[in-house]
Amino acid sequence: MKNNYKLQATSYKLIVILGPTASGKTGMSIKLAKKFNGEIISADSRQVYKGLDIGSGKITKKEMWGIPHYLLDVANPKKRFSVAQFQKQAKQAIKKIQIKGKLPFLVGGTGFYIQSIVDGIVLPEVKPNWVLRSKLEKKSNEELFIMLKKLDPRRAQNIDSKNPHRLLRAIEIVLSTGKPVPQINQSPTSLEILQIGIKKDGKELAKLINKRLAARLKNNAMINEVKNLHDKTKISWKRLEEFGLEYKFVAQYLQGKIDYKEMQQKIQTESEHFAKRQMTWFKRDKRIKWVDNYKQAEKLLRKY
RNA sequence: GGGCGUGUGGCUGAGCAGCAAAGGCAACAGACUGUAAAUCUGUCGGGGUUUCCCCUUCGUAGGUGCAAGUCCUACCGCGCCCA
Repeated sequence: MKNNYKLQATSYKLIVILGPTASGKTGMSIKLAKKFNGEIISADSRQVYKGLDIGSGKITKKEMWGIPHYLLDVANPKKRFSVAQFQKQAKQAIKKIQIKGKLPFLVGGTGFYIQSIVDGIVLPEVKPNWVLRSKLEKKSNEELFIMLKKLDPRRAQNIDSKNPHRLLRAIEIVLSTGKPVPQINQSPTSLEILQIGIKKDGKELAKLINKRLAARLKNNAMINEVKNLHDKTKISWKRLEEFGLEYKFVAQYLQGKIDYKEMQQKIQTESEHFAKRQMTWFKRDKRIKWVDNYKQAEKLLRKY
């Protein structure tokens, strides 16, 4: 029995390819997947939405080279997609790929999504309660914090008391379940995971972001995408702005809130900020093996 | 040439007698329990024995005051108006 379990544990593998925005994850993952008989699961919180293509840097059919991709276009952009949904669907996708006898590659830059799989965190089964949220949104951080302290002292201890999002969510969970927020409970997966990070320094990344932005802006491609999302798909400006970065600033530009140049600058600097935040997240995870190029990644995978 | 206005930290911009000088941006670091491209935090003139002390700063040079980005004078730069 024990032996059997062990056998199982070592036989299921998962490769994670991660890195900051514009670091070249897509290109590398395709090459690796082809080489090692893999299929790809996207771990990107924007690419899950239908219609968010150019601005989210979604891979095209042609670029896929026949490698199946999962978790792309699985959500309606009018609705919110969450980590929990991601976790569920990604797990299913991993299983599917394993059954086919192929190697699953989890590829993306959304740290929280990746963590939900890699650490198998258990998320409390509480859906957002928008009525409650709109009520609580009127309260100050201090009031929310005091409220949470009464409801769940343990969670109040380690929560960021100045972050309304987190406070709200914690209160929502307690009120809905009638129980404290569960501990972060990392149920170890039976997966044997290799995490590969693409290393790029800030300057290089800024250049790559700049180049990519120019390409997306060419022939008004990205502007038209956002325009269509608003005019044809009927997505509100507010919702488009919520998507952040390219969607946020192109939407603002189309509304006449900012001019073209300002739009470009904002996308550039905000993307650089975003890349930094991603790195702050990834740096915490000491299991990640950082590589400079494809060759190094291939070598790592060979050994593995 | 005359009149009015303006010059503040990397940028922007408040302050108009008690200031190492609000806010914003940028920069740097960090957090992360179902919105995560989101949300949030800290540092940000220099140095130290760092809940406190010292030094150097608000165009330049003088002056008044216990005390001056803050008031006065002159000069320099910039802006607008009149000639």
